[in-house]
Amino acid sequence: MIDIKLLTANPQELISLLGARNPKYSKLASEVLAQQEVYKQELFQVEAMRAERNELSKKIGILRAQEGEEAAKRSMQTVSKIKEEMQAKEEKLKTLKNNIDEILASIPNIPDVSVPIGEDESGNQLVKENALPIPSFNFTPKDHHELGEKLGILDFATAAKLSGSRFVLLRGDGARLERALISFMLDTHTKNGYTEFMPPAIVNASALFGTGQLPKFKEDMYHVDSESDQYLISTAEIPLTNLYAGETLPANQLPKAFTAYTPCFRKEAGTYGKDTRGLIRNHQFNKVELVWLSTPQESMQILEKMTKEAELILELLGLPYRRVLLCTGDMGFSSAKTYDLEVWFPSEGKFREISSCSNCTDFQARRMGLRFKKEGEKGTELVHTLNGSGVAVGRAFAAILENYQQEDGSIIVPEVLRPYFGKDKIEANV
RNA sequence: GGAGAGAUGGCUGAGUGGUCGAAAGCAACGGUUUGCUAAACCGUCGUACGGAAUUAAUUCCGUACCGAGGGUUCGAAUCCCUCUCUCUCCGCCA
Repeated sequence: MIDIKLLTANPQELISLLGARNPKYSKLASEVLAQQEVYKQELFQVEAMRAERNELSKKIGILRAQEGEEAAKRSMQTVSKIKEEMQAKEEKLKTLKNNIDEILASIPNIPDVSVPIGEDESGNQLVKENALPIPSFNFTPKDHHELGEKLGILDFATAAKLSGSRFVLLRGDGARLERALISFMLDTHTKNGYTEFMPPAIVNASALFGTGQLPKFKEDMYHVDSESDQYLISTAEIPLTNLYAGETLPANQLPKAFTAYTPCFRKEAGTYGKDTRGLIRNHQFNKVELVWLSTPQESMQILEKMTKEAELILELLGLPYRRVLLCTGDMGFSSAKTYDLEVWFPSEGKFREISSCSNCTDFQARRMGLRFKKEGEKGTELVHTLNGSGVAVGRAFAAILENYQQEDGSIIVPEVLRPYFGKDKIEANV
């Protein structure tokens, strides 16, 4: 949620920044401003009425003792009248407030000043060229889908039989490679100071509201139980960021760094026909996530640090990658600034997203009531939250198959994975 | 799944309709005392929102908040309803 005070203070600036994401948001912001003005006036009146009621009510007890039942009754009647008037106004006030909250909840975060203006991904900025050698093949490289099926480690047909489209069954070395990747990533991050978690994969609606998946992106979530209003997580960002929701942390505990491996579940509504083959876009996939809670002062530096730590995974795996700064039109809902890491896919001859690292500033913290307090100072401040994939496991799996493929269809296992995987090569195992 | 108990400020814990935003204790903070530490004593000690004053730190006023949401009442931490969570016992289960 954006800060309505900030919006009131610099309406033009914020409205145009939001418009840079999508023009519809500047309209929403103007609407909120107009309604907020009415709301403030109404609230002022109602509060004055409440003050009068409280004052008179308080005196009734005393009045009865001093001047008797009659005087008390007269006073009660006066207050009853105030109460009636007040109830009508309160009704109106509640409707207004709900309306404002609803619109406010659907407005995305304000882009940071360093974010390029642009409508879609064509406006993104390449900020770091690939430094690792792109593998050259003296044969036509196959895609990971074909490689994996031939090796018997990826089985999409059986997954479809069990579940449906956009699922995968990992078998033998495939399952083991996935597990090796997860362990390698977690070990690397915990060595860098992240605290490891194994969070629930089912969360409630209020956690989803906190990180911004609800109410706007409901159609992409698996709703597992409507009675208890619980959903399968679409990313570990949800449980990790909500860990301290509703709490006030001592400033000296910040920053906090969390990592977790979880399966992630997405309906992928609206992506029909996109990446239907392979590991790129599935309903269930594994991801190792990084989450930071920090003070506002250091969150931008932490975004740089966290992105480097995600890059480290790709470097250690020897996968060619580059870093892209997303433009206003391509950024996610909660983010103020996002870097995407893209990894090289030889079969397509292009780089594809494997990690997304975002600074959500106080946007999520405001939604979930996550604050911090400096020792000896009055009042509290909103925490800044950051999240990044460190990295998507399925996509890393796919990139390894493609980049490390041999002419005979076997795969050389990257050196850092060998302690986890136990072998240096994946070969067809008939 | 069944039965019962509970949820109050940073923590412990009192409070069953009228100056209760909430006793008391602990912790914390400021001070007095002290050779130092400790102890003792005095004081301060919630958050959010709105308004007023101040250059500002801040102060004052109002409103809301005693798990959440509704209701009763002139007035609710206190009474009623619904929900959530925690604990104990039984059942079931990896």
